[in-house]
Amino acid sequence: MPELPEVETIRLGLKTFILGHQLQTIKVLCQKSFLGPTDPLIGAKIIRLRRRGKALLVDLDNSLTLLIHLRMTGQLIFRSTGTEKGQAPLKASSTKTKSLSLKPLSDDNAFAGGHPTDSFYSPLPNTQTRVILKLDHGTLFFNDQRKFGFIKVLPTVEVEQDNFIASLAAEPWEIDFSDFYRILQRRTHSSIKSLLLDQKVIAGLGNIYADEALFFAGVHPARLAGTITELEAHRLLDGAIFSMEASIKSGGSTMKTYVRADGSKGNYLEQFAQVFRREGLPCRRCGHEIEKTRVAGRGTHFCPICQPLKGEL
DNA sequence: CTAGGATCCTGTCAGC
DNA sequence: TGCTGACAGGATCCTA
Repeated sequence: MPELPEVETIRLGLKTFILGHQLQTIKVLCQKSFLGPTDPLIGAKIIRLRRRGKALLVDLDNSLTLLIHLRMTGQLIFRSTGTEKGQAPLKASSTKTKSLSLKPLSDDNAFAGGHPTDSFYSPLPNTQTRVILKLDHGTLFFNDQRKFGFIKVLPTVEVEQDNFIASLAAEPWEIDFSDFYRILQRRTHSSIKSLLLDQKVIAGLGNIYADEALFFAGVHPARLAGTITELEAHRLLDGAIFSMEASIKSGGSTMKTYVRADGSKGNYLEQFAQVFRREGLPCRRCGHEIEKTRVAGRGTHFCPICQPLKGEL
């Protein structure tokens, strides 16, 4: 799930908790979730949090960096010392003294980001916890249901040579339009959606913001890249920037569910999504029913009126 | 080189 | 209730 706005929200939120703090122990519960040695990390201090596309980079004061990619279902959950067990379920018939003794999670003692699940506020570690990083003032849990995500240890100076980082294109804010448009012209037989999802073409978009950008631009997701006009390409970049900025401003699509702790999801999708997961609902622009199909092997949402497959403007 | 499909893994949900 | 298959907000590898 986590796309650029979610990772950026995690970077900003986690920063206030872990910057300047020291790693004390690291427990790897799933080997494939942690690439590299843990020993050299012990005692190191976190000095910087960066982001490249959907990758989070945690720089340490010993010239090492943790490259974290959450892929589909990764989560990063920080809890201050004493709050690891999470908070008492609000709806449960809380006559039990045990749950009453749990301190509620708040912006002051906890942070959770990534794939939204109960893990944001329920007891940790749980069955989806893959790595436990203990700091001097709390614990950072790396959870990941599907084990696609990972934490990778790299010398800081070699981060840029990492295969994934090195192949990343620019983000929509910095991308050079002629570079972008040239790729659309060259890969004429790709659907435009598959190119928007390709991190080597443009960095940061995933399935949500690709669909949102296409809606914003009035472009059908299955349009072949070679048929996209310059105006449409500009509007696609504008749409990507617009939807991702709106999401970052609202705290990403999934944040702070623990505050309410009622199982409700985050706010971006509810408040701002125009098409994503809105199949069967009226288009916010024209009122026609939003449709869901499959493009580039992914579930794809669009408005057939606002995003016609045939015909130019 | 390109484009499409399978694949990694676990959980959930719809349909029988 | 239990089973089955489809699918899931990502990226890579394999094939033709």
